[in-house]
Amino acid sequence: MSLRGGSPTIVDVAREAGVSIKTVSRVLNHEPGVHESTRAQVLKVVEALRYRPKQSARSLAGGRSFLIGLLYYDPSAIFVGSVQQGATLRCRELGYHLVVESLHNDAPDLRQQIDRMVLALRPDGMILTPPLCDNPEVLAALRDSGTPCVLMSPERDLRGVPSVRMDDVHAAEEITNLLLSLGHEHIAFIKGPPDQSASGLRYQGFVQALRAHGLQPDPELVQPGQFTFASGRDAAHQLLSRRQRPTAVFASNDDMALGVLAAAQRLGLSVPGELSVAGFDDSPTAALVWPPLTTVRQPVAEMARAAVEMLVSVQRPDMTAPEDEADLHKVLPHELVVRDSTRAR
Amino acid sequence: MSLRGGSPTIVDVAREAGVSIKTVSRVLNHEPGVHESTRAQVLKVVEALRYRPKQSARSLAGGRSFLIGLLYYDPSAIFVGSVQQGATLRCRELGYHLVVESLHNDAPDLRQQIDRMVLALRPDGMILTPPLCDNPEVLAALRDSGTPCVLMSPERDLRGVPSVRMDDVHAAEEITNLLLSLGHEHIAFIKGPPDQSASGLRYQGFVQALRAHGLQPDPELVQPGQFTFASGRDAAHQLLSRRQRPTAVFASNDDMALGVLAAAQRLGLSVPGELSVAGFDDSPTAALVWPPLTTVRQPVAEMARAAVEMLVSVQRPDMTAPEDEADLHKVLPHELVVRDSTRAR
DNA sequence: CGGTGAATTGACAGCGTTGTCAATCGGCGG
DNA sequence: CCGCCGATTGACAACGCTGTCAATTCACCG
Repeated sequence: MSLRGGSPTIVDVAREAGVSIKTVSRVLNHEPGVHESTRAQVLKVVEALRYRPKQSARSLAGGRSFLIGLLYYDPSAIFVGSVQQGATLRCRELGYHLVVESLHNDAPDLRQQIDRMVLALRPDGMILTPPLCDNPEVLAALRDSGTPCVLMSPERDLRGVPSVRMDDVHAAEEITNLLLSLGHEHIAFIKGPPDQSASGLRYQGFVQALRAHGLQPDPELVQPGQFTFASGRDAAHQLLSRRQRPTAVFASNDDMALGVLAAAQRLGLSVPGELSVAGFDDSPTAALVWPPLTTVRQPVAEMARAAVEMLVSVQRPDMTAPEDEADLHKVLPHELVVRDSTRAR
Repeated sequence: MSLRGGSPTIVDVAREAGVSIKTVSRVLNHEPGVHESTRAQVLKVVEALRYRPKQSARSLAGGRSFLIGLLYYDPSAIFVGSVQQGATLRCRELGYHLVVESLHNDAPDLRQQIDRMVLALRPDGMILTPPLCDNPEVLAALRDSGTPCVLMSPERDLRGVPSVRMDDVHAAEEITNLLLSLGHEHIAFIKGPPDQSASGLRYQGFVQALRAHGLQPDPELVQPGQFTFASGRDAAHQLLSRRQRPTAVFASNDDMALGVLAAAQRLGLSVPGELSVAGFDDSPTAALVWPPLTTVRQPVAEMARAAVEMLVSVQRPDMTAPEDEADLHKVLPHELVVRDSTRAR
């Protein structure tokens, strides 16, 4: 019964089903205007032959590659891992595939690397993670090639370029409110590096929450940081050796919060007994340390799903087309993760 | 000067260079039998036009897709991240691209998910990470489709199926020797789950090292574990509350070692002052905790590079073909990472 | 029963490369 | 100067599927 040597082609299916190849194509692409009985018959044969259209042929003939690219810089970042996870799952549902590429943000041949990928694969869309999504060179290369992009948590939104992000300000407010509601009044804050937009946004949320409670941030209790373990540890040393020690520290990311934990331990301060600590990101480690860290979970996987969605919808006319500037930039809800590193004073 | 609307095709290059498309194809594929001057001329035009052959057309006509698949289960695992990193880099050098797919090891439609990917994309090769590389269903699906595979650190090697791994036994020996050389004689060992081959191998290395020093493993000091933080912490509690406490603990992976650290802290034991702790894997967290963990770094990225290499060499007749059973299974050198969690007693 | 428009379906021309095989080019021996 | 051989090069048919547009069929209406 098996026809020819290789795997079945659309011709085999058509012959077996007694229709033209075009009709088979219609069925497989969910095109309208195929009689129900015909559709069923074709699907039956498709199933029997275990037929799957070949991406390369579809791509060559149809112009769409059914590939989505994911560009990232730091492979170890949990962020990228989660993005990838969410993206592959949604891609699978939509019949797409994810092609990943690791790039150095400052590689001299960045442009060429991107060109090679874009011109060879012709992905139907590209997902950019920080810091690549803020790299002008990357954006230019992609714009020139006409590849649709979605930026994941970019520094700032670009007009006409879709993006997906969480609400850093609001989340920081919530963490601060939590601390406030636990009775803490001397709350220290460790900032991130000034060149990352999240730093400013999180600090802004912190200040807003304080103000809403009639408090002002104490300049003495606001320390600079670099989003790294070491910078958090050092900032905490400063903070905790003051005469008037804060009763809570809000480190604006988990790595720094981990540093705070280490510093507290070093100084013999018990957490959360004598000091409450909160982080931001819900990194995998946050749940493993002692005490487990109170933090904010970014909806990364969901953000990635949304990104794929936006990219694919540009392709398919049946899905709602690229909207106006407003809904080009999505903000997804985060989640407060309250664990044991915070306690009422 | 720009010809037509879309991006240039091989026809444009041929016309511009004054040769046939076949000759352009020859140059781009490094085929022999092209005059040096012709080659140079073609390359010049290729460069000028920024021309890159389209994967879908090449694939359709040539049968090779220039895609390598990477199947994984747990996206958060550092292992997968490193594999991916190493693989994309090598792929780039070889003109290939990496397509990733996340699969549930026990999904009911596993077979279908794999079929969809394989039949649609026709990847030239597939890289399997644990635990998928030991899943009979996955292996069968891939074998049936005739897709070449490489297993990354599989439980056990399969005849005829290429694999890449590190030497767990030897690495565990080295860690143990380090502890021994620091003067520790009461060394506890926390095993991994019995159903993972690494567990047995690492324990074996531990025992061998002990024996080589004329010592026997003390059954009291060998605890079961699950490669998780919690299991390591619990095992450590057992171990450290004995009347005769071990002076060193070798946890057979980092997550468990982190648990040991937490337990020691809880019990007020200073590390490495009163207790040395060693892990295995060199997870990102290992360097961040206090004290930084002595551990073993798996050469994961290198293993991935090797995997891509093997896959591609099957395709290209010019590269050495698939060797005999012996060199089908590669073992790459690991690296001992001595940090501050271990000290002479 | 012919006519009409909508619903279905099919024939066929690409899409951009590679593989096959024949053609052309130079140079050398006779 | 002719024939032959290896080195180069080119013509052209796939590859498997989608887009275009024409053909056929069907349900109804007058």
